[in-house]
Amino acid sequence: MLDLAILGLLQESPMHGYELRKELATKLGAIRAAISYGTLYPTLRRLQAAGWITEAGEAAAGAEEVPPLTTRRGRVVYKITAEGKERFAELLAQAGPETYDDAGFGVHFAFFARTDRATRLRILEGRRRKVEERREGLRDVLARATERLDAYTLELQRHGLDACEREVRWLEELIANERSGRAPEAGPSASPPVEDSPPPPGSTTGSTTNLPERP
Amino acid sequence: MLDLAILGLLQESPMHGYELRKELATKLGAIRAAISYGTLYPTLRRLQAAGWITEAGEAAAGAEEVPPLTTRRGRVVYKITAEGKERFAELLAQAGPETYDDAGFGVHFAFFARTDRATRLRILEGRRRKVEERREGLRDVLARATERLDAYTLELQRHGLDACEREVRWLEELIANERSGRAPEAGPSASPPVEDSPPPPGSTTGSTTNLPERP
DNA sequence: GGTGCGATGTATCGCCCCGATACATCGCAC
DNA sequence: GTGCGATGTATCGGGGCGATACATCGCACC
Repeated sequence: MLDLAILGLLQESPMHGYELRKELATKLGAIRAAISYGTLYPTLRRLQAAGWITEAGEAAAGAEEVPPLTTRRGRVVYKITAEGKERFAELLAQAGPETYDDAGFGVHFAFFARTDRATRLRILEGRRRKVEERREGLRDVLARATERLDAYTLELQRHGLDACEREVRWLEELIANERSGRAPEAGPSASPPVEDSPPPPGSTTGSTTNLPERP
Repeated sequence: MLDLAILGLLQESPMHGYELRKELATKLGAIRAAISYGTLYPTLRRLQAAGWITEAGEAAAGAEEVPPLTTRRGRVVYKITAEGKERFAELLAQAGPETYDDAGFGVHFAFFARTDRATRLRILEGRRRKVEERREGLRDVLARATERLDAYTLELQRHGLDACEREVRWLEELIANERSGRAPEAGPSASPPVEDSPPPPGSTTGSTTNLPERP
């Protein structure tokens, strides 16, 4: 999941670790707390070992760098490779079970501007299914276990159930928008937005779209 | 955090691993997915090594067990020790930074029926503070970065912001209820509910129910 | 009567991720 | 000129997870 996020950001522009962490924090701020360096640096090394990113020497436009008087440990700027771009596309499209949990869904959603519509729909519906299951579980507990659980625990379940219902409604709206072609499509994007058909208002696309539904 | 939950459940009654996992799932279903066995069993061993729980031999009322014809590997029932109860009380009352993140707060809240009012208020307010900080962060991003982020990413932030605002409101109500003595206090509890003052009835309690609201 | 299958049950392994910690430089306010 | 907060890279121990393995039990179905 982190791979996807890092590859996605590096596709927009080369960055060093610290910067990457900040960008990650604003892009995924709604999903999770800022990523730890204890996670980031090993991950960068792993991505580099896999050949998906490379170190791009610091010296940019300025040339004429300050000579390393002390044992200077400059920043390490990473950029994505061709293989990395392929990997990113692969990760974007593929959807395992982890694609639908809180973290996985959030990261995928954050890169929806670079995802094709069919995949967007597949992910949105997979997520909805998962949240619905969770919701049913909570409803069951609230219906059956009212005697066994104390008032605080029940209140916690109620709050959780409310959040589930809210998210399902949110997903429904997003799905409806995708189907009707009214998907949000704006803002900057490293690669041009993938759009397999222009917003079709009405006519042929009316009933069922091409989405493959849950396996 | 897991320690607290396990100790808390074992204080209600002795259990074996499988059962513990199920109880954990219903008690904390609103907070997190079911705990993995790859987490549970090592944790049980750790708690046992610390002297907070012990194995209680299977043989209950039935006596006269089936003799182990094969190399039988019966279930292992765990029960809490006196030290374990102390540890539980200690964990219940103490509040570090991890007490206020999603998981930590959820577990603490689930055991609020066995927490004294002062601690409940402290935790509720700590959580509120944390969610408010998160909310401000999201507001900032939405206010400042509208140009830099694509429509999907922004939608994600909006949804996250909405969840934060909702949780703050929920916490406000809970806090108000605690302060006014209308805290929920019902259902089973292994140890008698800690209550440093009886629910002051009458006058102020009039309007709403004893439960922290349900919209 | 047997056969298969899902629930019950315990356990380990590799890997990911986090918080704590350490260390170095830079800009700038006091 | 000195301290301090932001910038910046890095490691380490340990908790938690999914995958996997293996064994028993009750029961439906043939």
